[in-house]
Amino acid sequence: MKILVVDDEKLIQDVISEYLKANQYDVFLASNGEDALSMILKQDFDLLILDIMMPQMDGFTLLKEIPKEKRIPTIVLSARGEEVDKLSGFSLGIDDYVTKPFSPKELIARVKAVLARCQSSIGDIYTYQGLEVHFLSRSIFIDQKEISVTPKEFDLLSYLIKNKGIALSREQLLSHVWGYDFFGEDRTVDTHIKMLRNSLGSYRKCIVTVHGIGYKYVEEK
Amino acid sequence: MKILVVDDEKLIQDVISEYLKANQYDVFLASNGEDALSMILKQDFDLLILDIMMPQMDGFTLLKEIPKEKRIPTIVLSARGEEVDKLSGFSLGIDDYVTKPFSPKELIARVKAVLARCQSSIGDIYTYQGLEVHFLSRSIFIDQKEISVTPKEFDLLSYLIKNKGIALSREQLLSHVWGYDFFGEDRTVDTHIKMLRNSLGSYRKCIVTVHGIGYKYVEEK
DNA sequence: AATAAAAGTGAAAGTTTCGTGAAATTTAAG
DNA sequence: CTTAAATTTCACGAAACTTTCACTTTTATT
Repeated sequence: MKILVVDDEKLIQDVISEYLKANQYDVFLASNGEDALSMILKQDFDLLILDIMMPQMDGFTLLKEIPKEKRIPTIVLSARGEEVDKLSGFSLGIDDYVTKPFSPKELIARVKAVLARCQSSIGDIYTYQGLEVHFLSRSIFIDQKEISVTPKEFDLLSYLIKNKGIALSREQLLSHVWGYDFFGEDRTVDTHIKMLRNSLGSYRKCIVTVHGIGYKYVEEK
Repeated sequence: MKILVVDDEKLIQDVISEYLKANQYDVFLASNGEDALSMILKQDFDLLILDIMMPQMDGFTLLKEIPKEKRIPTIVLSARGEEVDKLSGFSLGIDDYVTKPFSPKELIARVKAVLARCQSSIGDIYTYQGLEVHFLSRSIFIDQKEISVTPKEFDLLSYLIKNKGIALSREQLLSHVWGYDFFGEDRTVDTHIKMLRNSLGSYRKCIVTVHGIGYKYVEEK
């Protein structure tokens, strides 16, 4: 997940960048609209975090300059009181607003929400080589053959895939897959990972344990 | 495809309308619940996009006023923070939520998804091998022989088929087949599934239980 | 290499969910 | 009003799933 952060204040850049990196995102920085635009034209980002108020080229202008095929999910930062015209936001494809001052935790939450929303609406089927996960029908295929998994296995795999490449702690997995109100053991996750791996056959390698942290899903067989 | 957009803010109407038209949809506008209701009673729409917060008649009230036979797929717009009770939404037959501010791209994606889901088999006969379901005449044939089913069994099968491949929760089934105003047990669904399966003979296998979720229809005998 | 911490695993125990027959209730029809 | 049909609730056994536990293996550290 590559995120481009555009802000003219070095301090804010640093804070955001640090938190995003701690959450396993790839962070890129730009301190003005021109730089950001040229970066966007050169490579593909998954998310844009953009300060509206900047010298020279402001956020709105930047958004308008981005060509259609390069448009990406965007979270806008604005100072409290700055009456951001929500409507002009709409038509520019803004996905969320965060008002300064904000807590990094909140920002991370928004980032995750926006990314989840944008990914999920793209397709209800995940495919990697011979592995297919159909989220709507809640079914999994390996080499065109449906395999049967338990509900927890399915939810666990779904969550891992939707956060592919990101190391997820047992706590994270428990709170997202089991629910915040689950009060069982950490190690329950391990057991389900075990069962999931068995179900996945040769694709068990896609579920990698991150020692001392938890697990992550990667696309490598 | 005729879509009715109900929102009291002229600007939002315009934005949505513009994007929908660009995607080849026929757009109709209403700025309050009363107008919307009378339009719905006069003509058939394929989709309703509805703002919950409106002066006079709010979205929920409008939904309740729409007679059963005129009910249509609905996407609800709500402002962030407006704690829409997702559950009460489900029982009103709402198909999707979009939170303001939203990107038009996202809205279009949702619109397509909901319409695809709902009109997947709008034709009035569904056929799979020796199974025929005639939606208009409300009759079912298995190997050219008509079988008799109760009204609920028919509605249940119809809804399952129209959402084939999608795992449907008991709540979803209750709100769409029974109506949002049904306040009975979850498990009622199970009993009707049981009876439907018995009626379907060898095609009982098409109705698959999704453990922990509900049921889905699949084309496999 | 020794040690401690973390992760893998098989199996038992516990819990939830589901299928089903039968009874109770509601609805529709005569 | 009576009767049949349809719908809903209920309860219990069966099946499926989840969690814990104890033990083994692996990994990281000194």
